[in-house]
Amino acid sequence: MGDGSKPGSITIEDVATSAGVSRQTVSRVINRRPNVKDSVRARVQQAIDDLGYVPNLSARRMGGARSYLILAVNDRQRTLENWRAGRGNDWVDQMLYGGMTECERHGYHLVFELIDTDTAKAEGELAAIIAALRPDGVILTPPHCDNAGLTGLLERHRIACARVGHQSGEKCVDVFMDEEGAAKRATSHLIDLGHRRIAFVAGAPNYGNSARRIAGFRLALADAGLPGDAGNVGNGDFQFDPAAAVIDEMLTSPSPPTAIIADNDEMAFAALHVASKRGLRVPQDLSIISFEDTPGVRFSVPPLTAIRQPTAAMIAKACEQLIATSTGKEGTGRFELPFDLIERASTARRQA
Amino acid sequence: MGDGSKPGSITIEDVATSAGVSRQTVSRVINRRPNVKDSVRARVQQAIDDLGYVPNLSARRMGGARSYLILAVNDRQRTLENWRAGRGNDWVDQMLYGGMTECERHGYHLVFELIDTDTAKAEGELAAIIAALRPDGVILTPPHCDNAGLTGLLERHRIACARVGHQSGEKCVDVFMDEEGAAKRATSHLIDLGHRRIAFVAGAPNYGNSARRIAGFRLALADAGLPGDAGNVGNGDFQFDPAAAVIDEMLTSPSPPTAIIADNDEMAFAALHVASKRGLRVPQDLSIISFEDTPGVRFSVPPLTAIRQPTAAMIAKACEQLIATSTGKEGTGRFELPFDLIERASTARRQA
DNA sequence: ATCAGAATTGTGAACGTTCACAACAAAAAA
DNA sequence: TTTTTTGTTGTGAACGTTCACAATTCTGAT
Repeated sequence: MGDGSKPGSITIEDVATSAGVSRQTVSRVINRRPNVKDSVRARVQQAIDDLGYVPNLSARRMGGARSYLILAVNDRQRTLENWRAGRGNDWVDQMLYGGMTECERHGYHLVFELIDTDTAKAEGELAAIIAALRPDGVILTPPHCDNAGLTGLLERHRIACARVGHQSGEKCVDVFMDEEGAAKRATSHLIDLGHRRIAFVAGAPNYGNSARRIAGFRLALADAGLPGDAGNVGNGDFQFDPAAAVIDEMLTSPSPPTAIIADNDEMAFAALHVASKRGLRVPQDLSIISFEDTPGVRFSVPPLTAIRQPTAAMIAKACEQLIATSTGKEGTGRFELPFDLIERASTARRQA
Repeated sequence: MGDGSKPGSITIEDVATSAGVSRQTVSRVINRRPNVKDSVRARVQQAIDDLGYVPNLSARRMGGARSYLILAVNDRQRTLENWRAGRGNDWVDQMLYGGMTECERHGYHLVFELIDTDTAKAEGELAAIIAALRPDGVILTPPHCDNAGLTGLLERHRIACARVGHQSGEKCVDVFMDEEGAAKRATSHLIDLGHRRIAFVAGAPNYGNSARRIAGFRLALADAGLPGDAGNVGNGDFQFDPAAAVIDEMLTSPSPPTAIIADNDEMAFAALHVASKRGLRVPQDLSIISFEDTPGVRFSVPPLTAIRQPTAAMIAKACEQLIATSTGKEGTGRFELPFDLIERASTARRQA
């Protein structure tokens, strides 16, 4: 603030002149490099503060340094479909929460982009985005986290990669939650409440996490010594209508389930809907647990008991690790984050 | 694909060599400048496609050109509070929807950031972000859209600015919806259904849009020739508990409202909650309209009739205008976007 | 006092693009 | 044909930073 002749163009050179040192010394101070005398460091810092200097990211990047950008990539079709249908996209919201707050802590910026479901297209699109932006790290979410073409591309370009929802830990930082354990916990919770016939409405059968959850579901039943026919698995395709159909069918059977676990909120709402249509009270006649916990479940009637995925925390962890990698840390590892079972009013002890 | 010695480093020079022209000619082709022979343009384009060249954004920016970045700024306290409370942030989700899709259409990228509610802090934070990122345009949302310090800062730095939720159209591109008209429409809808005692539960009284909506509410009542006491305005502070309290009080009065308009979804849920507690059926005994339409209202029981804000469309329009400005268009103007009244099951004809 | 070694500071080049302007070619006017 | 105008292409410099390395100053041992 002062002459105001050239707004917003305070450069490292201005700081250097003002502090009576060279460019490079200022650069060292900015980047917290060693080998700067304390007195000089203080003088430079003072000049930086006085002038309100902030390094230009583009120039930094040009100089061969980091870009201070983390790229978060989502699936275009799935994301747009959610938005178009007016369904909202809690996943995106939570990603931003975790990603942005973590990036901000380290002076980084988060850029969010969509790429195609189709493998070949996705690779081209990602290539274009990284060529333009040159991010220091990329976060891949389902289903792209399982796409070896994308991780290969990033490896070739030497860009650090974090996968959210992938568990191998090879070549990337992998962040995930214990899907099997979560399903097990949800199931055990129902068993503890006295339920002996429980149904699991799965999402996409070929989706890794659905499979893991089904495994956890079966494991919990077995651990409790229940017979094989205590658990019934249906497929609801993550959507309302197919889920409603399969749930309706389940409840028609001669020995219907007294509790249902749904693979996501939308299918849990379908269960609620079907129950109401059939005159079943929730939770007295039917207990319901969901596997997602978007904000809407707090306001449903009754509010749903749900497994809460640590979406924001997973993205934050991914950012943290990518940023650490860009400052030298090795870019691989497995990070399992804890989930929560949030008890609300849609589950109750089985009525005699 | 090929030698693979230097991955991801195809520069404009490589394209120039491959096409047998100079840097500058390639630059002209990339930027769709005139004065390039068609045959040459085609040859260069071919080389670009063959090599998979994408211009490096940082270098472009350094060369004095655009940054191809749009910055969307939200209020930190309000946004974080929503996230922390597990309430989700549909506004953020919708912003991303509108902003990202529009930016993508023009080869732009969207960066989303939070700045402090406090005016002085906000100014410092925004200054730092624009110094680092040098975006081509900045989108200011409530309450920052009304902060003259921020628009002044952007003006000094010659960065185009779009305000969402501000209506003056001076010095910035302003994008907004007809708040007064929306309230009027909601009110008329209830009047048409035969309601004669209607309550409006406002959010923050000092928040410009609440005031506009109250005005619309009153106008509709007056237009219908209803007496002054037909409309009752309460203050629910945009939150569940205060809203529930004020609604409960309203329903206790000797001539209680038969319909309620809530300034946001959370307060509409409060209305639902209070009605249920008092044994009032919705919509038979009480009609409810909300003013926000987040995804949860589709799944409430009953689903809520609501005014739908065109959040995504407003952000998209803001991006469109900012991008147009960065290519020469004047950076001011007023853009009013249409809202929707979505009829669901929470409103019905007044019972005799 | 002298010198080796370490710590500190500075200098020129580089990053990939665009800008300003110069050079050249082609078309139109004289 | 010659000149003018217009259209097309190329060249050197600039943007703001970091890198690699050179130069200088300090430290502590001999």
